[in-house]
Amino acid sequence: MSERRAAGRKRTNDPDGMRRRVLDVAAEAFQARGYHATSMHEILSAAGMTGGALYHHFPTKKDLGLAVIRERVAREVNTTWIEPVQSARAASEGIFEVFDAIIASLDERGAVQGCPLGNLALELSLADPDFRAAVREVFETWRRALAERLRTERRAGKGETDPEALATLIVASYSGAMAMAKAEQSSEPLKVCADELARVLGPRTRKGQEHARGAASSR
Amino acid sequence: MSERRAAGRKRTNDPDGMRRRVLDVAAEAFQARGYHATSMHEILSAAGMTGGALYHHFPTKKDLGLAVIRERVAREVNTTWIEPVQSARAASEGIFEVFDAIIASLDERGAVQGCPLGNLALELSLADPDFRAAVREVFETWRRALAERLRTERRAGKGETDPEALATLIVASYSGAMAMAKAEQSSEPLKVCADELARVLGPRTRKGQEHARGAASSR
Amino acid sequence: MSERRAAGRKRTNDPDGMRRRVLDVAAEAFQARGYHATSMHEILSAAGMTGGALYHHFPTKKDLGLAVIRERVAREVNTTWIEPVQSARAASEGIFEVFDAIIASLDERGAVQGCPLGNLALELSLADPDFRAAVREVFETWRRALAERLRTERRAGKGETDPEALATLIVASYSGAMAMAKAEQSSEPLKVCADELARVLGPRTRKGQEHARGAASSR
Amino acid sequence: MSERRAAGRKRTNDPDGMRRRVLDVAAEAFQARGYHATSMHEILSAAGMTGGALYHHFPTKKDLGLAVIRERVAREVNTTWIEPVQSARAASEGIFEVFDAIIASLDERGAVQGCPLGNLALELSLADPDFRAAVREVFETWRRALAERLRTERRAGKGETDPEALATLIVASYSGAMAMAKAEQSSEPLKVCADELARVLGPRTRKGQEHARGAASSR
DNA sequence: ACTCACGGGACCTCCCGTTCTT
DNA sequence: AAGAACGGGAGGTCCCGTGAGT
Repeated sequence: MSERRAAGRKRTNDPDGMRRRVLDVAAEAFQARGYHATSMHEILSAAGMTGGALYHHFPTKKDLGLAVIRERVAREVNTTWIEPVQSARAASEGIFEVFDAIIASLDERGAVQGCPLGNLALELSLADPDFRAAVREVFETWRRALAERLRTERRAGKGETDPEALATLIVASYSGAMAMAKAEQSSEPLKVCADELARVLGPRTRKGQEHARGAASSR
Repeated sequence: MSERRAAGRKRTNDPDGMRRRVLDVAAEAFQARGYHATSMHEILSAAGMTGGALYHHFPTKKDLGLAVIRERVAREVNTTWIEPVQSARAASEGIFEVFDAIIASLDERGAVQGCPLGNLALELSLADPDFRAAVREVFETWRRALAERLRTERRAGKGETDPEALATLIVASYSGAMAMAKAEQSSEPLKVCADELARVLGPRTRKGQEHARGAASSR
Repeated sequence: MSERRAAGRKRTNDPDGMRRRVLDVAAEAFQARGYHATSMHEILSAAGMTGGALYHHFPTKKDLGLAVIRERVAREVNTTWIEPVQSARAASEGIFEVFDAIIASLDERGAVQGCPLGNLALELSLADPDFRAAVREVFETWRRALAERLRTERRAGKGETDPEALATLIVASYSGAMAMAKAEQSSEPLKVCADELARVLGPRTRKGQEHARGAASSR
Repeated sequence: MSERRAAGRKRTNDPDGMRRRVLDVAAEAFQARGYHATSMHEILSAAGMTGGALYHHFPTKKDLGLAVIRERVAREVNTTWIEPVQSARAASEGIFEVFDAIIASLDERGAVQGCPLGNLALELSLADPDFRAAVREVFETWRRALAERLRTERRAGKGETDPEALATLIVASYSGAMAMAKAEQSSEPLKVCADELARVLGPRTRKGQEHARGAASSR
C-alpha cells in the first residue's frame, strides 16, 4: 500500500562516529553563526543525519551546546594555546608563537571567525547557568595553565609581576583583540596587541621580531 | 492589570518618543539576552507598543539592530569611555577612572552583563556586512579617541610607545576582561587588567592605588 | 466539541493518508477561494492537522500549490475530460457528453466554482515559472489527448480541419465559457458554447439534441 | 524638539490626478500579479503617494478593486474590442482585426499577461457578490455589443446562427485562448482560435488570411 | 486633500521536541 | 540506534485600515 520508501537513506549504525560528526558540525556552525542563529536542522542536514539520531545523543539543543563547549571548545583552547605554551622554551616565547600562529592562519584564511570561546561566552553566559559554568571552566583552565607556566619562568627577573594577573591580561587582551579583529576582518588588532604585550612580558626574542604593521587593514 | 492604555484608548502621536522607547528597550534586551535570543514581540510588549508602530519605525529586526548599534551602543561608548577620558587631567588617569567606575557599577549591581559593543560585535559581525560595518565604526571611534588623548600626553616621558597601539591594547584588554567577567560574574578580571595595564601606562597616581583582589570570586 | 483526536491522543503515523488529506483540502480551497486568498492555517485546520505535519510534507505553500496542480488538477482534467473522450464512441460525441455532464453537475450544485485549471492558471502563471510550467503541462496534456482522439476520427469526412487546432478551440472555449459561467453563476455560457461547437464538430447526434436555453440565468 | 520633517515630501493637491494615478497603477498591478497578491503598499508606493491619500478616494481595497473593474477593465474591453468591432465594415472582419491586433501586441511585448477581465473574473467572482456583479456586467456588455453587431450583419447569409450564441462563443474562446496563451507565454492559442473561429464566422476575407502557425511555441 | 503615525492581527515559515516505526 | 512523521507554537514580516495632525 505504501510503495514509497525507495528514497530512504541507508542506515549505518555507528553511534560514536555519529556523535563525533554532530559535534564537529555543531562546533563549526556555532562558531560561524552563533548558537541561537544556528538551527538544529542546519546541523542535522550538514551532518547528514536525521532528527531521531541526534535526539539520541543530545536530547536538547542545550545539551549539544554544552557538549560543544566542553568537548570541542575546551579542546581547541588546549590545542591552540595551552599545549604550545607548555612545550615552549619560555612562557613568553610560547605565547608569542601562539599569537603568530593564529595571525598566520587568519591571514591565510582571509577571514576572521573569532575565538570559539569568546563567541559562545558572550552569547551564552547570561542565557543559562550551565552554559556560564561551562564557559567559565574553560576560561579558568586556560588562565591557570598560562599562569602556571609563567610562574616557572618568573623565578628570576624583575619578578614583581603576579603570574595570575599576567595570565588574565593575556587571555583578556587576546580575547578582546580577537573581537576587534572579527569586526574589522583583519588580524591587525592581534598583531598590535602581541607587540604591546611584549612590553610587559619582556621583549620578544628571536623570530618575528615585531609585526610589520600595515596601514592598510585589508579590503 | 496591565498598563495598556485603557480600553477606549486615545492615541497620541509621538514618533520621536516612540522611537526612543523602542531603542531603549531593544538596546537593553539585546544586551541582556542577545540579538537573536530577543524576539520582536518581547521588545514590542516591553515597550508597550503594537506591531504596526514598530514596523513603521523599523521595518525589519535588522534595521532595529543597526539603529541600536549606531544610536545606543555608540552613545554608551561615548558616555562611558570617550568623554571621561577626554576630560580627564591625564589620559592614563582618565582610563583608570573609567575602569574604576565600571567596576564599581558592576559590584553595585551584582551582575555583569558585559560590554554592549562586545556582545553585539561577536554575535553580529559575521551575520551581516552592515552589522559588521556598524560595529567596526564604533570600535574605531573608540580606539581613535583613546589614541588621540594618549598622543597629547606622551610628549615627554618614555614616549617610545605608539599611542594607536596602546589604545588598541586598552580597548582589547578591556573588552576581553569584560568577557571573562561576564563568564565569571565577577569584576575581578577587570580589576586585574586595570592593574596590569598600569604597568604599561605608567603607575597609577592617586586614588584607587591598587585594586584589592579578593580570593573569592563571588557566588 | 471538536473532533480533535481526544486529549490523551495517540498518534498514528500515516504519511500517505495525511498527504492525501492535505491535498484534498488544499485543492478544494484553492479552487473555492484561490491560492493567495487561502491561508495555510485554513488548510491546516480544515485538514485537522498541525503545522508541523504540514511542514513535513510541504515545506512551503508553493510546494503545496505545485502538488495540487500536478496531482489533483491534472487528475481532475483526466477524469473529467480525457478519459470520457477517449472511451467515447466518437470524439465529438465524447466531447458533448463531457459538456453535458459538467453542465448537469453545475445545475445540480447550483453554483459555479469554475475550472480548477483555469482558476489556478490565471492566478499563478505569472507568479512563478514553476507554477507556469505545471499549468502549461496540464493544458498540453489535455489538448493533446483531445487532438489525438480527434485525429483517429477525422480520417473521413470533411477532413480539412486540423485536429490540433480543433482541440485548442475546444479547450479554449470551454475554459472561457467556464469563466463566464463563474461570473454569471449560470451554466448558460457552457450550454451555448457546446451548441456552437457542434457547428464545427458536426451536428450532435442523439441524446441532448440541443440545450434548452432559458431566458432566466438565475438570480 | 522634532527637527525632522526635512524629508517630508511635497504635497500637491490634485484629487483627480491622484485618483487617476491610483487607478492606473492598481489596474496594472492587479493584472500583473492579481488582486490578492498585490498589497496596498505596493500600489501606494508605485503611485508615489501615502496611505491617507488613497484612503480618501478608496476607503477599502475592495472599493479600489471595484473601481478598477468598472473604470479600467470595462474601458479596456471597450477600447480593445467593442469599438473596433463596431466601427469595422463587417462584424467578422472587426473581430479578426481585434484578434490580430492583440496577437501583434503580445508578440511585440514578448510576454502574455492575460486578459484583464479574465484574470479578475476568475480570482474575484466567488470572493464577493459585488465583484461578481461588476465582472458580470463587463462580460455582458462585451457579449451584447458583439451580438448586436453580428445581428446587423447576419441578415442574409446562412443566417441560421443565433448572434447571441455566436458572441458568447467568441468571448469564451478568446478568454480561454488567452488563458492558455498566458500559461504558455505564447500567442499561439490565440492564433489557432482565430483561425478556427473563421470556420464559423465565414472565412476570413482579406488581410491576414491565415495565421502562420509555427511548430515552435516560442522560447 | 493629504501626510505621517499607529492599531492589531494574520500571514507563511520554521523551530525544537517527541513519538511512531524499522 | 536511527529514520521518518508529527505536535504545537512562536518566529519575523507585512498587511489593511484608521487615527492624529497640517
